Amino acid sequence: MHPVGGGRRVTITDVARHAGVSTSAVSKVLRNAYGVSDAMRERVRESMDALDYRPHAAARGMRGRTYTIGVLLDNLRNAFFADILDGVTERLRGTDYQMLLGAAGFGAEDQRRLARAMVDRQMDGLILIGPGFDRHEVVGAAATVPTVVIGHHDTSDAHDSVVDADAEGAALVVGHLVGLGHRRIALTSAHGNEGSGWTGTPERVQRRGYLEAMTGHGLAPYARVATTAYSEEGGYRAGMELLAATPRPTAVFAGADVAAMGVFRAARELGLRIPEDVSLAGYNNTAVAAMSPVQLTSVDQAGGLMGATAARLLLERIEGRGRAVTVSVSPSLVVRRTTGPAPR
Amino acid sequence: MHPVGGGRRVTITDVARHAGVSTSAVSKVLRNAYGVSDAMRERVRESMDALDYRPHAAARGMRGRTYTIGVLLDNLRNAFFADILDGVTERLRGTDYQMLLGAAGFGAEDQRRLARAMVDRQMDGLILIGPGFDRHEVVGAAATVPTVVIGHHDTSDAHDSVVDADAEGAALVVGHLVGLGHRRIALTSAHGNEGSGWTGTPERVQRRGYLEAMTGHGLAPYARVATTAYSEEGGYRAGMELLAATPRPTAVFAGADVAAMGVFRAARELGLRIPEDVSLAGYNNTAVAAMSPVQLTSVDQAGGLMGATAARLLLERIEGRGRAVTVSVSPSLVVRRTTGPAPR
DNA sequence: CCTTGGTTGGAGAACGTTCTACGACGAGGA
DNA sequence: TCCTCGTCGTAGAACGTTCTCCAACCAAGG
Repeated sequence: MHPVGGGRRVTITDVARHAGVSTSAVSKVLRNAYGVSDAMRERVRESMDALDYRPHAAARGMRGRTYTIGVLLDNLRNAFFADILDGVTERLRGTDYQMLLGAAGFGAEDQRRLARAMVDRQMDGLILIGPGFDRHEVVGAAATVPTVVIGHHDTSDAHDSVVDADAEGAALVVGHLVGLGHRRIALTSAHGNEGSGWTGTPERVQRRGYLEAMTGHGLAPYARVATTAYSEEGGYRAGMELLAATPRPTAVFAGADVAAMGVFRAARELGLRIPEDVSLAGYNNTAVAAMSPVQLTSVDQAGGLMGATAARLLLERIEGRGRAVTVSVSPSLVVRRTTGPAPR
Repeated sequence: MHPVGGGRRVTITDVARHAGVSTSAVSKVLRNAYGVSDAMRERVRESMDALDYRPHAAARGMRGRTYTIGVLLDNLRNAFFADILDGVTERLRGTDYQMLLGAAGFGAEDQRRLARAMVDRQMDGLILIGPGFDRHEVVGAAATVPTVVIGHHDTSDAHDSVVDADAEGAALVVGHLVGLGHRRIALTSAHGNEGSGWTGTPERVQRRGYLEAMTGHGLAPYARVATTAYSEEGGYRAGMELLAATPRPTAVFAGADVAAMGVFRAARELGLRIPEDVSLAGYNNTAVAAMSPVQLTSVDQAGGLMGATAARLLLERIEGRGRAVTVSVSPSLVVRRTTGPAPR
């Protein structure tokens, strides 16, 4: 057994010496490039195993690829992201690529710094989940390194896009609630990073979808939107605002599951039972929504599929596809126990 | 304005040419090393700004540091990790270091590969959260790059450790339940990765703490442990096993909040009310526990503090501290609505 | 025997940094 | 005037890869 670590790294030169060939030859085997005989390949492979050689990714990055995919997201508490990441991981399994995550928080400046850090680290591709920093920066980065943007409906020929049909998702919820006899259906939404150049953020598209659906059902006068943040606290504030109003809405559609949790709290504080007094629906169908004490009606966005698609598009791009592509994923409604017939 | 991206990277050579000095000089300014006059520093700084220069991290990695900290964890759904990561991020803010995350899943082999990938990418330091792969591998990696292990109570002079006083945490829960009149208190636990060389995994220490506490209260005969996995499904199976037994325990202590969610489901299925028929406590005090429809009594481990501590230790190590250090963090009990007096 | 062309292997120049040497300069002491 | 000693700046060799040439060899065709 060789020592388990500590010593000097085994380099391509060591392998070459051990196998009695040139470093170029080893490099060729490594990249399985043209111009290597079977015998030679075999010999080199054996030396690699014997020495437990692993290529130095940083050094690789100086010339070729780093075999690293960077994923940028704002925060980890949104369980929906975990679904996306599972999809990415799954698609990347078996390839030589490694996924590394950066959690930047919500600040545009921090996100920008992280994206740059990823570019500086010579990553081969970037997946940006609902980026909140300036659109020009994103397009700029995308000009340097293959990039897929998840979430925003703004497309560009600089990067690929994977989006959820959020307007459709909103319509699904409104339709479900209308079917249960609700008319006063309110929405909690969030303001994205204003002035960052994105006009098709998911929350904006969702809001539009909600308003259109309400109008479509002839309920435009009953539409109400409270705009806070997608967080427990944000949901609470929105819930208080909406549920304290007169006449009170009989149903609240929370733009994100985590916000729905805040609405839950608001309802409890106001002495309202769910779903007897107020129906509540979320969005994202995160793991929380399914939990036994929660049982939240929500919209599933097939996060895994989105992630896998993003990874696929990225690999295609890295392999050389030129044209930008946009893939849209259809959401579906998952009915649980927080929505029920409208109170008379 | 310079073009936003796309073109050739600006390198240290460009800056040197622009400022009319040597690349060595620029490098010195960059690292603020000794031997630079104020005038020169100023001039170089200006050129850097003018050209929007950013050092190429991959190239840096070939000689010096990459200013990258790698964090390895098994999966993102455990919200406890988010707390830890917030702590790490907070401590790293303002430094030149960037944190990158790797989510490896639970497989020992995948985790090992990820850890190696991080070492290959020449990261300056590693934070391993409850690593499930072989202890020798971890020690080996730690010999190459500064490493902090979070969670496992097995210490080593190769790496620093940050642990939660899990035995104490278990005692807190048992004490609380005993105070409410419970005697038949069961535990749901998890088997770590067997045969990986870790003898002090959190779940094992917690289990020991539970058994000792039960014994201390003279309740050793009532101790019951169901060992599954820390997941919703695992909790459900453990819950079914424990709650279907006769005599039925009056309280279940779930080793992790996520498992408690499964116990919730099991209880509901068996027609048992919480906390009237069965009290339920979790561990980790994740965001879910606090949510309005959940209100789970849990043990808070000060994840943020653990993360910040880990980051601090790591930076110290990178700066040259030789001796390994272990820091233990004390848990505290957060009582909510899922625990109540034992049924008569 | 000379060409041609395909196959196999290697030399060596990048890539963008860091960092060790070393040289030039000016001031101060003998 | 000559030495010594800081201070400031530069040359240039790493670091571990990739990849473009180029050379050697062999077989087949003329």
